[in-house]
Amino acid sequence: MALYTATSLKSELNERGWRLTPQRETILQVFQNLPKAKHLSAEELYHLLQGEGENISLSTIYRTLKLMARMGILRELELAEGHKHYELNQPYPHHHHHLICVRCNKTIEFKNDSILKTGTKTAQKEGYHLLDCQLTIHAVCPTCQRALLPI
Amino acid sequence: MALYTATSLKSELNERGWRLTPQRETILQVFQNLPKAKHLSAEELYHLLQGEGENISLSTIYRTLKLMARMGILRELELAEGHKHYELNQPYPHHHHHLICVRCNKTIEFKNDSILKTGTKTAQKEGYHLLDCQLTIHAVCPTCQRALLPI
DNA sequence: TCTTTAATGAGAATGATACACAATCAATTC
DNA sequence: GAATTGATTGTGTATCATTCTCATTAAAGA
Repeated sequence: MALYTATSLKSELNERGWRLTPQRETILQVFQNLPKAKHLSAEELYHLLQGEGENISLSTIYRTLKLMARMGILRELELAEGHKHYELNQPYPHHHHHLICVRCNKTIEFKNDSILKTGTKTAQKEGYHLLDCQLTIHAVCPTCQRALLPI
Repeated sequence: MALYTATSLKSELNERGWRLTPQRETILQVFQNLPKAKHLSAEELYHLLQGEGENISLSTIYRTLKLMARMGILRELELAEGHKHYELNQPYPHHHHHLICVRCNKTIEFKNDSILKTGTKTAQKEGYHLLDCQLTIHAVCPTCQRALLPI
């Protein structure tokens, strides 16, 4: 959960015998320039890049997102749309969680410092190296509660 | 997050103009008789039922799992195997969370009462009706930390 | 018992993601 | 700074979980 620059990404990759490519650097930049509380799916990232004239293939996008999630650079969010979303994995005080309406998929972000502490402590106790920790609340929003019928 | 019997399931379904079918009752029973800390994927449930001579179609299984998750009877877990898992959504003191190794997918369950409190409070504050609340920790287990190379 | 319509089963369709492999190019070595 | 090595990319294809379609069946209420 650190802030990455192209340089620090490069050294972390090289440490493992891997490489910093223009594609990886570009994708990191996109996430760093994304408005707070904004997350992207693979497909959304692909089209966003296309719009900027950056032709990075879908395969590379999927590979890079997975790689960066496993490095702890990105968080992989399982919201409710049937595909994963990704966002920068930021430390306190930007770390946050998600409240999702299971009917309309509306998502609210919220912060709670004690959760990250709990996650850190739990991982530590088991000897795990923490990458990400997210509280996901599934619920029914006020609007959907009123619209009685459809589950 | 209540405990369900066939009868309470039936009345909750009927309230909405829906029906309790033998298939739904059977599936609820399977989860109720499952050992603690055990969860099932759709496919696993399908084969488990086959083994017991219960021929419930995969379609029905998928539909029922989704339905029960949206009713708050089951929790939908996004572990690391590329498909969802389901388990009974149990209240305190059985409520628990998951610590997952992103490399080998090993999963540990852990309890923490304050998280459910946080989730309840957060949902309430926003006027949401809580169904489930799970803290998911992504990390690297001790074994995979030692096996340096593969991410 | 009859009527209504939700639910099921079987198979086909969808769609997110992974894979295969030849071509490319980042990092390292000399 | 040219050569070498093997990680990475792009294209197309494959996979696999999940959803959909639709004819048939059967709960629930009258």
